[in-house]
Amino acid sequence: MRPALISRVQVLDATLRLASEKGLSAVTMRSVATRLGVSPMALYRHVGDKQGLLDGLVERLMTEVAGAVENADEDWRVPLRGLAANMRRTARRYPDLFVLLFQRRAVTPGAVAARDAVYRALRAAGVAEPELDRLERMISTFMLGFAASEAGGRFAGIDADAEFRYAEERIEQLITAAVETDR
Amino acid sequence: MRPALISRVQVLDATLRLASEKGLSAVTMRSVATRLGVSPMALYRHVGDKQGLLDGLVERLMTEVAGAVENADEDWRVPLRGLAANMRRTARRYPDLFVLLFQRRAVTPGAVAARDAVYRALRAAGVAEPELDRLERMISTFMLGFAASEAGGRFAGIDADAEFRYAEERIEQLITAAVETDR
DNA sequence: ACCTGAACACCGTTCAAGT
DNA sequence: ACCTGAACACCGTTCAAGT
Repeated sequence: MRPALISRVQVLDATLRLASEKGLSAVTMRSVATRLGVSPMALYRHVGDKQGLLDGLVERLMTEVAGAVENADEDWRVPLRGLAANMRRTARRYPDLFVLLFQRRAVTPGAVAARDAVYRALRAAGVAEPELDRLERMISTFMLGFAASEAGGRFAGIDADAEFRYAEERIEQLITAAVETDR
Repeated sequence: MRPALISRVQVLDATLRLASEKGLSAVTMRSVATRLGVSPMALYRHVGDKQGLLDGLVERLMTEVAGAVENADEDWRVPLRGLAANMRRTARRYPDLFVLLFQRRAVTPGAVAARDAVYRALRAAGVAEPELDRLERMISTFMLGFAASEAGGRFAGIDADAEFRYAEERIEQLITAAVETDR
C-alpha cells in the first residue's frame, strides 16, 4: 500500500486545462503526466488508457453544459436559453473536444442531466408526450450543431450571437406551434 | 524531370477508401503511401502535409454531398431532401472525418455548391432575401448536426430515418411559415 | 495499491541524395 | 520534377520492477 500521488479527478482537471489552453492535439499521456509531475504510466491506473481519458473529458464537458441551468422559472424559455448559452460557451472553450459529443449517446449522468433540462422546458411549454422525444432530440441536435459550428469556425465572419437569436426565435416558434396542434 | 508515379487525385482517392474502410485513425502518411506503393515522403509533394491531406479529404466530402442534387424540379422540397440524404450517406461513410466539416467555412467549391443548393431551394419556396442567409445557415447547421449525430452514434438505438422525417417536416413547416410572414 | 524506467512499435516531418 | 532512405523527435502502451 502506498499513498496515491494523483486521483482521477486531478487527471481530468489537468487535462481539461491543457485542452482549453493548447487544444486537443497538445493532450498526450506524456504532457498530462508532466503537468501532474508524474510519469506517463501513472495515468493508466486512473483513466484506463487514452480513450478512457477522452471519455472522462467528454463527460465533464456535458456536466459543464448541464450545470447551473435554472430550473423552476415561470418562463420555459429561460432554462432552454441557459442550456444553449452553456453549450456555446463550453464549445468555445474546447472547440476540438466538443465534436466528440456527437459520438456519445446521452447515457452518462452529465448528458442525461442536459437532456432532462430540455425535457422539462418542453413539458413546461406544454408539449405533449408523443412528440416530446423527437422535439427534444431535434432541438438538442441543432444546439449541438450550432455550438460546434461556432466554435469550429464554420461561422467565421458572421455575428454568431445575432445568428443564434434568430434560430432561437424560430425554435421557440416551432415549440409553440407544436403545442397549438396538440390542443 | 521524371514521370510522376502518383497524383494528388490518386492520393485523395486512396485516402478516402482507407478512411471509409478502417476509419480516420488508420489514415497515416505511411499507410496511405503503402497503399499507393510509394514511400511516405512521396505524398508531401502532392498534398503538402498531413493537414493538407485532411483538407483535401474534407473538400472531397463536400463535393460528394453537393453532387447529384437535382435542381430544376417543380417542388423545392426535392433538392433539399436530396441534399440531406447525401449528407447523411456521406456522414455514415466517413463518420470520424465528417465532423471536420464543422471547422470549415463554406469557401471551397464543394461547400459553396452545397450551400447554393439550399439557397435555390429556399428561393424557390419563396423565402425573401433578408431572411435567406439566416434560414440557410440554420437549416445547413441542423442537417450537419443531424448527420454527424447519426453517423457518430449519438442516435444509437433510435430509428434515424423516422427521426429525420419528423425533423424534415418541422423544417419545411418553418420555411413555409417564413414565406407566409413575408407576404 | 500505486508509481517508475526501459523498451517496443508506431507517428509526422527534415534533409540530403538519387534519377 | 519527383521520389527515396535514413534520421529525429515525438506518440501510446507493455512489462517487469520498485515501494
